[in-house]
This record gives sequence, C-alpha cells and structure tokens, in this order.
Amino acid sequence: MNEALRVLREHLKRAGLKRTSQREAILRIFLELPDFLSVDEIARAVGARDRRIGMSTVYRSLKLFVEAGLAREHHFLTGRTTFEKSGGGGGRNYLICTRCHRVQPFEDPLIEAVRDKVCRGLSFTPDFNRLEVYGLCSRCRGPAAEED
Amino acid sequence: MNEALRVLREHLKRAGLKRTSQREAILRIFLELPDFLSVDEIARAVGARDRRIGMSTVYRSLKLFVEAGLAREHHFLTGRTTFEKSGGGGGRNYLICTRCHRVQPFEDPLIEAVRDKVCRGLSFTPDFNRLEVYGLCSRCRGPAAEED
DNA sequence: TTATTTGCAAAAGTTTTGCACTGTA
DNA sequence: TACAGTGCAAAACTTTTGCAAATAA
Repeated sequence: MNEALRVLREHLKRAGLKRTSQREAILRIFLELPDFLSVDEIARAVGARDRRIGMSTVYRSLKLFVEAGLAREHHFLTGRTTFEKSGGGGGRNYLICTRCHRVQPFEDPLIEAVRDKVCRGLSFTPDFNRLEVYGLCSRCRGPAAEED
Repeated sequence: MNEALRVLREHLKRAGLKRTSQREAILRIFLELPDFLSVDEIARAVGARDRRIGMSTVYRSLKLFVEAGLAREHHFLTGRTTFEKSGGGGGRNYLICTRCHRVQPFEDPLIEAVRDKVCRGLSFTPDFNRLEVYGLCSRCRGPAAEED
C-alpha cells in the first residue's frame, strides 16, 4: 500500500485535520504526474479525473503536502510556482536547462559539506538548501540544437 | 563617474535601444536601495523621487537591467520577485533566514568546483548557479529569539 | 453534533499589454 | 522624421478568501 498516503494520514492526524477523499485523490494523482508542473497543470490533471474538485482545493492540498514533507515547492528562473514529489530529507540540487526548461535533480554530499563549513563561519544554522545550476543540457547544446 | 551607468549605455547602444532619462533615473535609485526589494518597493522609491515615472516603466527597466547584467532577479521561498544589484559574473550563494527573511549573500569557490564536477558527469554546460541555504540566522536562533 | 473542508465566485496581488503621446537618434 | 519608450488604464494571470453547503470525526 501507498507509503505517501500513510504519511499524509499521519500528518493529518497529528495536526488535527480531516482525512477527505479530495485530499487523497489529489495526492494519488500528484504522485503519478511528472515533477515540476505548475499548480494549473496539476489542477488540470485532477480535473480530468474528477471535475468536481475545485482549484482552491488543489492549492490547499499542495500546501498541505509541502507541510507533510511530501512535496517541495519551487520558483525557478521564471517565478512560476512548480511542485516536486519529495522523498527523504536534506537538500536537493537541480540542473535547469535555460533553453528547454527541463529540470534534472542530482545529489552530491560535497555540497552539504561546503554548506556546513560556510554556515559555521557565518553563525548560520542551516535547515535545508538547494543548488540551482542554469545552463544547457546535452540535448540543447548538441550540434543539432541551433534553432531556438 | 558611475560604472553601472556606463554599462547600461553600452548595453543600450549594442541593442539599438534608446537612452532615456527614466532608465537612468531608475538605475540610479536602484543602485542606492538595499538589495532584495520587490518591484513594488523599488517602484515606490522611484515614485518618491519622480512621481511621473510609471510602474510599467519600472518593470521594463528592471528587466533591462537584468539583461545588461546589472541586476539579478530572485524568487526565494515565497515566489515573490526581488532584485539584487549584480557586480561581476559567476554564481552567487545565499543564506536565507526562514524567520526574519533576511538574505545574506556569500561566495565560495568550492561550490563552483563541485558544480563543474557534477556537470561534467552529466554532460551539462553550466552558465551560472546559485545555492540557496534556508535556516536561522544567528540573531533569530539566539537565546532571545523565542517569540515568533 | 460540531468543527473542518469544499466549491464557487469574488477579491487581491502581480505582471503584461494596447495605445496615443512623447522624446531620442 | 522615424521609431523606440512612456504613462495610463485595462487585461491577464496567479493565488487567496468569504461563505453557504457538505462531510468527517
């Protein structure tokens, strides 16, 4: 059975909130979608399965998922809000292609090491972090990528 | 005389755009303001000096400054757009306090080294990068920071 | 039964755009 | 003179909120 669903129910119970069919339906759909979609795109996917679920419920649920640690909210380049499913803790790092806008996450423990060194020096207590690297992915930089 | 003004004029000439008093006034004011202000805050400061300069001109000018390399646009935590004066190239890194929302930039060459190593492994051509570290600044973490 | 949640529509906030007028090159 | 830039107001988006009805605990 679904681990994320369990996490959601657990979070709801702890926070004294209610388990509703909408919240669980939105979570199930969210988990099947690709990462880095906008609220609008997620809401459209939800609406395709159940047109009675409103936009505001999608907004409210996504915020809830972030609080429950099930999703991460991003504001890359454009300022457009997008969401990513999140498993375990810690920070994450992203390669963002400035041409095709594809996002590729990666992890590297060295970044946390550098972070900790800097934070110690500046008396800052880190919680989480993210490194965003903007540039061209191999596909867009390749010889066949002359067009815009 | 002002280096940034020179950069702006150079950029305008290169792009076949016109040098206007509004653009230069907005740049001058922008350079005197603190970093990480919203468009609205910047526009308010501009309006205080010359109430005939409209909001849309501020938006258009800030975009221009980013293109000219004179400003960086950010979308931290909130998704709210803020701007920072930018000197030289490369990436920049930020400690963002999740309590008081203060932003403290820092630089560390090790981050670029890690970035290059990862990019080589993933065939990604980096252009610029930014590391955002969220947590508590010394002031907010200190013993006298129990209130919210 | 009681408090939370939902869906809708309206409101609020942010950014962009159309257009007539102004100003630069 | 020609064309880019400006200011204003309207439009386009995105996100939040108020409220009556529905629903979980």
